[in-house]
Amino acid sequence: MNIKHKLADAIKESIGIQEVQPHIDLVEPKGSQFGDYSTSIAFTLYRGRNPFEVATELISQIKLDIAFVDKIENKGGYINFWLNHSFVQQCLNNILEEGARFGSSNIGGGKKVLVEFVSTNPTGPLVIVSGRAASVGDSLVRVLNYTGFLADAEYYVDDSGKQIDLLEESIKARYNGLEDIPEGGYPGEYIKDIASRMKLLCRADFREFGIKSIIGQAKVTLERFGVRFNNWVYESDIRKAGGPQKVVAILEQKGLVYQKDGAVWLKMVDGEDKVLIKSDGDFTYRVPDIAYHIDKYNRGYELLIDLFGPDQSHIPELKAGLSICGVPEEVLKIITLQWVTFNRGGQKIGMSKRKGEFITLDELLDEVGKEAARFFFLTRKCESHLDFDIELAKQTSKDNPVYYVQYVGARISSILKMAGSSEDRRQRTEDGGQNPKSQILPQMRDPEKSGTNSNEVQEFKSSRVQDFKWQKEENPKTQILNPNEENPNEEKVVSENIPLTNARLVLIKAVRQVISNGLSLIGIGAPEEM
RNA sequence: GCGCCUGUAGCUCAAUUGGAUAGAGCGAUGGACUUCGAAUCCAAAGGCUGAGAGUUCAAAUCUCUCCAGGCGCACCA
Repeated sequence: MNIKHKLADAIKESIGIQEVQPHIDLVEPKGSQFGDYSTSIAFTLYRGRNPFEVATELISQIKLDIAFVDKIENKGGYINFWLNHSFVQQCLNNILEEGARFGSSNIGGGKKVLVEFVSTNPTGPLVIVSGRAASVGDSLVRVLNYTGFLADAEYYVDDSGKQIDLLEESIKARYNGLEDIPEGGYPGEYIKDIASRMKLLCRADFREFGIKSIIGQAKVTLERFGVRFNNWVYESDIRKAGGPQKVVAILEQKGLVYQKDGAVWLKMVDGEDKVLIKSDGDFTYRVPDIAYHIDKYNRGYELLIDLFGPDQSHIPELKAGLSICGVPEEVLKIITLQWVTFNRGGQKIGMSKRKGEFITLDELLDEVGKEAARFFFLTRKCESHLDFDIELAKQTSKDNPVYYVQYVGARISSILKMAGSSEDRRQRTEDGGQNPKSQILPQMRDPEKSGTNSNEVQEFKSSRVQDFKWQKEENPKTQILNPNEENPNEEKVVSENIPLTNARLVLIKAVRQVISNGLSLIGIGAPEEM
């Protein structure tokens, strides 16, 4: 439980309001003149009354442990809280004690979650646009597991349908040495590679071998990217198990299906009816997809998260199909990722799969490395378009945020190493064997002097996993980046003032721990030196 | 035309999900290198949050209408 929750609970208890309504809306205010935490509860609690009076009344009822909160103030109805210094110090020590576990929680309560992402057609190498889904999905799984969910990552292989037929024919054409590939087929060099390997191995199972090669390569690429999938599920298996037929049968039973133009259609409430079975007798992708989601649910997952691209417009029929087939609506959570565009120092990079001028994820990894790639893909919230500057990602300067974050950690390590030797000296001479754990001095609370806000560090991981806004975790990182904010000539971490020095050492250690924990959640290392 | 997403400093983006004076970085301007790592720091500048209405104690945030941009609109997946 973090500070905010503790405080909110204490307030609730002392003013005698129950759970849920109204909830205590605690905010970390913008200016330090408004304290460490602030709430606007007085504005909402008794409508129609003067908020200032309400706040005064509330404050008189609030009984908080002095060891916890120093001061409570009423400013025009806002109630501001100042935390006790030694309490904050304790929080910093907690960070160090909890180490890599700091920030983890059990808000998931062991709920089984399945996150499905990337899931491309196995018709070619993974391209860089898949990198966003891979980064977001993998990080989401890490965050979920860190916060008490039991989350698995799953890759759905669309190994059926027209695209795969085209893949098969393309390989066959190359195998036979043809220069012309079928209309709409795949012209890439990798097809030739697969064909020549097949010749070498005397294979003729174009379809199976093609899929196997491409998926095998995807696994290698994802491994390089630090992305792991627990399950690989094949559409062909879902079909073999008869799931799609069952789905159509259920829909038929409910009278939601009709025939038109030789095809089988699903009635939609908005009138935008969708084809389920094509006139050639094959399912459209929708039916196996519904069957697949039912399969996930039947495997015991209580929450299904899908990462979709903005072009995946079959959400309405998927949701409708699932609820008709008995999967509760709230089980499925779809996160739509917007497009990524790539540029080099502002110069746009065109990308066309058809012209063969796409960049593969492997090429991106070769060029900028795993860590910068992962970081950059996470810098925007899912619903925003992301502009990925490949030149910037390669830079080893402050302009490159991933470099900067790692640099802060490395620099802290360097300072600690430097301080280590002199600390021994001091302990012998001045500490007399006392506990070297520091005191947080009042001046440490002043962000201008300490370079960062202690409670900001503590709250860093206050997770918003529940509403899937976990990208927010990114933001504090760029706020804590600067442990050397003070003028280097006046406010060094290590100085002749022993207690202050020790306090600052604890602070920067905590900062390093928090950075390291945050980075590991997005699959990035925190090097000791660079 | 319909659907989804986005419009915030010159540029790239934040803003604790409806809270107090809308903040960072880059760029541009002026300064600082006998450095606990200059791979850096400091200072001042920069805004009618695309436009307009509405909801309320309070709106960049919610609603509606426009305007501009991105993407999609298959019996492809």
